Amino acid sequence: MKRKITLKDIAKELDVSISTVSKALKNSNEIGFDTREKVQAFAKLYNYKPNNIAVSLQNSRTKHIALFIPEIVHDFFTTVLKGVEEVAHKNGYNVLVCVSNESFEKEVLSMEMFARGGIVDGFIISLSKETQLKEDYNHLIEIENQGMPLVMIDRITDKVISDKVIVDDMRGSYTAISHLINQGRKRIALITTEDYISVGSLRKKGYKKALADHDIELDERLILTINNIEDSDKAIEKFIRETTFDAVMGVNDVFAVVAMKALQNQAKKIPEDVAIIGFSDGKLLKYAAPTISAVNQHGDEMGKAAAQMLIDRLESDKEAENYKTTVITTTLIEREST
Amino acid sequence: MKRKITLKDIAKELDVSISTVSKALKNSNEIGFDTREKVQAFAKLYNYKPNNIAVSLQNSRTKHIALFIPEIVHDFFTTVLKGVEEVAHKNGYNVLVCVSNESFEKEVLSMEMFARGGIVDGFIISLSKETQLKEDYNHLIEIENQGMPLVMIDRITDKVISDKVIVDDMRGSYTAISHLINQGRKRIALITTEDYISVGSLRKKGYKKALADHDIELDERLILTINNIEDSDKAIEKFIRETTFDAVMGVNDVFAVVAMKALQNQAKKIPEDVAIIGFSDGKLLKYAAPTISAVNQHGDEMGKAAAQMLIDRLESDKEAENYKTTVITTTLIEREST
DNA sequence: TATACACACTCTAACGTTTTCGTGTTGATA
DNA sequence: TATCAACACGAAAACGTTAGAGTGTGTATA
Repeated sequence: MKRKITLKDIAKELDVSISTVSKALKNSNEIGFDTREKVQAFAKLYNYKPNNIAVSLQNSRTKHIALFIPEIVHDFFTTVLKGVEEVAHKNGYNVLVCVSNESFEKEVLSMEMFARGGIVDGFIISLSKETQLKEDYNHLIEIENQGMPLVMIDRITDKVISDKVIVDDMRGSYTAISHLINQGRKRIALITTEDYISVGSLRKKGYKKALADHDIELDERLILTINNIEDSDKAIEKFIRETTFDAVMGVNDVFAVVAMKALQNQAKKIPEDVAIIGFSDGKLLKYAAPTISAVNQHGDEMGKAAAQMLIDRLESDKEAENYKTTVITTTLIEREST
Repeated sequence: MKRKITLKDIAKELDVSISTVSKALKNSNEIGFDTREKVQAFAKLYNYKPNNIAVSLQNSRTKHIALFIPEIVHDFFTTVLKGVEEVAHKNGYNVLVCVSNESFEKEVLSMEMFARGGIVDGFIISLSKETQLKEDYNHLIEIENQGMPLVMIDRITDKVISDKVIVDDMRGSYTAISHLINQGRKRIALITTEDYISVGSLRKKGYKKALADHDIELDERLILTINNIEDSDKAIEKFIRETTFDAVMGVNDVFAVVAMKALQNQAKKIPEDVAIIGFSDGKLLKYAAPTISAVNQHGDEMGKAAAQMLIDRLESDKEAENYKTTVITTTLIEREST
């Protein structure tokens, strides 16, 4: 292990004090011009880079932020990560990724460890399902009590006051359903998740409002609630066998594509017999045959916004508590399925 | 900002020295039983957690590892990340993600920063395209010279000696092609990337070998090399219009699915007229209609293996240079398209 | 009764920085 | 010539931890 060169090494070599080296490298005009030049040249030659750990210890800032996501193999969260990473790097921050796997326990333990251990300066989090189900947000409140900035993204809760980044889930869903209605669809089905998932329930609200605003009576039988992701495929197939409708929206990409396949198996034509629309940023709907319309959540934009909010908090010294909620606008991508 | 409780605070409160507290918390029998109990109880009460930064500075280990991937919105790399994260967390390590975006410059700069700044203890990297094209691996060599462990994964190079994790790309491709041949396919097309991408060229080799071993003459016109990802769709469509074959393999999921769509547009039946197979861990092929057979690379297994290798290196003190290459076996997933 | 030694702690240096304060030279001013 | 500021630099504390080398007890051994 080749030891890394330190200020001390440079100081010894150039026969000056450590503080002189430190200041010279920062171009402090406390140090004479000649000495500055000399030190900088030497440092450059030996490729000196300050030890981040020592710097962190000194000013108690790690320049690391943590991103908690429930699941990584999921186009939406992946694009969020991409956005966060981009903005973070641009601002000299590094991103620590923690995949909670929808587990409350992992979320809590990792969070406490990151916070109390001084490993990161702040958090961006999308809540795990379990957390949303339990409605136990003490770990988040604890983070804030410690004075660490926290930005919630997508899967959020009203029970915690903090900066937030969301999409206009309700509006996105409303627009999508309205789009279907405007195309003359009358019986519109919805495949959604259980209500405790914040985004799922908002999307359902948008669905209901769109129907109401267009004077279409709500038929609860047209709403399929998936409560077990494992056998969602079977549930969707069963639903499609037993229910008739001329349009369907899935609250994510998989629901939409599975529904389409089930419909095709029943010799339904898309979009002639049934129109389909999903929520997604990813490839799945784009490359389906036929391509499926989607409400694009712009995960990357959300990630970027969240990272920027977090970094702004970190870099501003004011204790201000004027928490903001940024709403990213979804866009409807019309494809062959509608 | 509520200040975090430190050893010093505990020491002052309990009227003992800092070292006593430190040792008591480590259950050192240098410290009397009563004192140990007392300190531990107090620490627990106030939820003391050691400051990781200070610990890192002390023993120059950060317990962070860096994962460099060329692109994140890509099922394969996402599963790799998942695997890495899982094993890392299990071993008390955190994962810093750096997305090179296929850029040589970002790869080099971030790597140098992570290494010289002492930000991470080791690296897992999948090379960017640009790096593979340039064949400039000085940054990797530099890392190793500094004595930092490095594990290359998937997109690797022979020019750097280090631990590696790969899949049997050639064999996977060979098996897939053989599978097609055994089904009676005679004219098998290949849609691949340029040769400088290590995995692409290996897959092509497997393709060629399978043909040779089954006494099928190689027809170069059946090989489409995509040199610009941006308009790969158009290139594939053109290729399919102008070429006839009864089977096709794409070296990734998008190539396969785009090919299928183009074929379907030409009223070809899958798999009756043309069989299709792709390389992928993701959902794209699984949810296509018809579902597409795939060579599964087991990105998560690769990630797990890489993380384990890296951590083993980090935890073993021996300077040993017996670098290993772990080969993960691909599996052929037969679906409707073949 | 002197010696040894285990015991239970404390002291101190160290990790690599940053930053405040102190200090010895200059050269200019009164 | 005494005074003083500007200049260029060094000393030292601090961030929070760890670990090896002391230190002062009390008890057992010869």
